Amino acid sequence: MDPRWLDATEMAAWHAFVSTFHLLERRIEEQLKAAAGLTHPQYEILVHLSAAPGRQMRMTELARDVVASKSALTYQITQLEKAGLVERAHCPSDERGVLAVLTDAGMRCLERVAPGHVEVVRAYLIDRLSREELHTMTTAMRKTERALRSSH
Amino acid sequence: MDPRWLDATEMAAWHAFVSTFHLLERRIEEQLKAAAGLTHPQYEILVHLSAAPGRQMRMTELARDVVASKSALTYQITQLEKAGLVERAHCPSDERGVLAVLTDAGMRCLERVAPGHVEVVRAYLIDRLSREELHTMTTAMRKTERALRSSH
DNA sequence: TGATTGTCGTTCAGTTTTGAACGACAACTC
DNA sequence: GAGTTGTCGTTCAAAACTGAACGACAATCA
Repeated sequence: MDPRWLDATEMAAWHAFVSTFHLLERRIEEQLKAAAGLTHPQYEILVHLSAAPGRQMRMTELARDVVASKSALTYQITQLEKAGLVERAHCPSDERGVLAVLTDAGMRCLERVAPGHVEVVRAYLIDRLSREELHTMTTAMRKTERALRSSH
Repeated sequence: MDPRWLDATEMAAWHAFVSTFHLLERRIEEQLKAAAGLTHPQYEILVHLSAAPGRQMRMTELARDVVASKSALTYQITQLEKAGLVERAHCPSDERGVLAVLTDAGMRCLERVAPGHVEVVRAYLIDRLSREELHTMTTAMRKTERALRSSH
């Protein structure tokens, strides 16, 4: 087997990617916690639900979208339900199914929190990148995303 | 306050970034667990120690490098110590300090695991990107990393 | 229809992370 | 050099995640 080690450029790219993401995640968690007592996974759930038709989604589909395990999503939806931001509903077309539904309070919460969150994403990522850098990064990420999603 | 919402391109970039990273993390965790019973944070600790002079680092410095909280690092070093891959040593220059030292077993473990790990990083990220994409991504990540590290 | 196979969401035990609090030592100030 | 302030690493309880196992239902096929 040929290991094919990473050269300096590749190593730099990988480390920059990993470190930056973790740092950014920390910053985002900090901001969301302070602003609304939300975690980033919880916020992501609200965002995806708000964009879905009827502001609702099946659990499994939602888990795929936000890239969480089923059990992690079960846990978080329960938390959000306690906070009144999401409700569970029976799925009419599938007796096994559960729909996570964004409540009005959940929508209001999201609208209240989103600007501050976006500001962080802007301040540390988006606004520091040129339009071309942004485009290149998106293309690159999508290639990887596709490869990862299709291989399972 | 002006929210300055994200437009479609910016939104796409951000979502691609977040989703891809989480997917890749999952894949990496899976590979490392199967190959050596290591988690990604643990692997990162071994990598950083192996690259440090004397294969040792102060706890706080190591925590900064791998982007972990102090308590998370304390926990992980304890786990790695149980596995015999890392040892703790007193810091000669600072009575409060603790050095995390990579053992020979730890170094051998890393050398054994690294190729498989690198293969995953290659297969899903590095090898799918052109040299220029790689370079652009690194530049972009570094800008963000610098901003995040300097603001604390 | 009945049997098989697969998917859905939850549960559970075990693992990991978080953030605040802490004792111990270092660095600085006067 | 005594007092203040800051940093170091750990501890603790609470929160969150993981992966395997599960009961319930759906889909497929003979």
